[in-house]
Amino acid sequence: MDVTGTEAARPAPKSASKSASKSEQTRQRILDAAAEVLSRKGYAGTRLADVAAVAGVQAPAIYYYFSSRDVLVEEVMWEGAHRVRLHVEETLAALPDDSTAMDRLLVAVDAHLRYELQVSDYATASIRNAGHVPEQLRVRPAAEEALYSRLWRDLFVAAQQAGEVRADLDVNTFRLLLLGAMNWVVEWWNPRTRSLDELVATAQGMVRHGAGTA
Amino acid sequence: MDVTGTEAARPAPKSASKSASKSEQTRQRILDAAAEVLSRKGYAGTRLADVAAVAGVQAPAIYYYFSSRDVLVEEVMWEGAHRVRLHVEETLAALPDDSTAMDRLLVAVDAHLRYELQVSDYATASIRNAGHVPEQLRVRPAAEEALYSRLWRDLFVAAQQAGEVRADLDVNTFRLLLLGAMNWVVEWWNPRTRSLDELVATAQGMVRHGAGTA
DNA sequence: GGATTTCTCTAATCTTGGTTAGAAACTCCG
DNA sequence: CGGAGTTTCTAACCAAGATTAGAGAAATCC
Repeated sequence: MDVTGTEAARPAPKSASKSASKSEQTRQRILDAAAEVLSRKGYAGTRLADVAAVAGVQAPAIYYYFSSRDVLVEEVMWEGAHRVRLHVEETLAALPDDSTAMDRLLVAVDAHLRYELQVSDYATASIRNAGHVPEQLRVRPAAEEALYSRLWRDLFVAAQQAGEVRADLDVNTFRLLLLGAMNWVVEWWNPRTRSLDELVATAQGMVRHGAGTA
Repeated sequence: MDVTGTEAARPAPKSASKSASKSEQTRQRILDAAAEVLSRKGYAGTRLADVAAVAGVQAPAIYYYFSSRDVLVEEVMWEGAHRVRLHVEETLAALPDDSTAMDRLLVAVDAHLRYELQVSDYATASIRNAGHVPEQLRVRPAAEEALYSRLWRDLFVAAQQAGEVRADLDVNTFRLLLLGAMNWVVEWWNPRTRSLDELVATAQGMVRHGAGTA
């Protein structure tokens, strides 16, 4: 039973290093379950028994893969921040080279919203609980979030330098407001009330008109 | 300032109905303490012992005024939503009659932000924990929030009808995004990094340019 | 000033839920 | 088949923290 870094106890994939050993699958299943419960019930409301139930296992089995509840939570939080960043980065990387800075900004808005609302419980869990888990659990995830912040900062700076964002705009504040608007969406969005396409379009409009040069 | 309805156990202010009986003051002190701790530590991290300490009392004393932890929390949440709404309403009411619809919108942004960031732990507690307290505690506060939503909806509708907001804008979505942006501010704003005035100005710009007609 | 009521304290109780122990079950070769 | 290693289960264990009991201050009223 070896530990690497601040990481959870993880069973050594001794003999098996196949595609995804059964053990690794179970670990993943538990992590997924934790993300789901965490995204729905929040840190306070997340019990190991619930996570176990979703994962189709008994609570103590979790300890075979994670050394404590907090370690499990921390990993979900980190994954959430990490995955969103990766997704947005990859989406941007796939854009044609001649895309304008504003194009890139709008695509980032699209990617962020769709990913957090449709794809990933990890993202939702990470967003909703960032400010609610105990301090010590925020360290690693915070590093990821810092990277993500930088990504957005760069997008805005580039757009402003290209003259596609008003020169007098305080892009740092605007960026934080925008991220807040997008993060808070998880608290209210209901697919039955409002389509994701509409939501994305409105959010993009908020950037295009709110920050862009007329 | 007493409330009726599904309220907590409250000592009957039998003989004393002075300005603010000592008893009433203590109750208030506990409520204030709860708002402060709740706004800082969140629902999960709020212990009655902490609240008691801030209020300068022992934990069991809380039970003389509130029948349970959850009842205490619920009252803070309700107060938070209620006070913000009242403050914004009063601020708007004080505007001259010839104010434009956009003026009113921008003033509302100003009032909301300043109140939540400077004035009231109740507001902060209410915002940060809205999605994290158990379902049953959300009922009463939710009613207040619905009223607040309506206030904003009316502001936007008026502005759009007056032609001061783009006719093609989905004001409902925009409103929710804006409220999200403003609510999320409690998660990141630091007065030492960024002045409140700058923040307010940027948020107002987000509305003026993002929603307003050019 | 004493009696009654109001308020707050210390000490004890109870529940919830994370965590640990240690016994089964299961897997994977040989 | 049989045994070593891996995985998961049941049955405790334990700590934290909400809540209750009941005694003792403090205020209030006649």
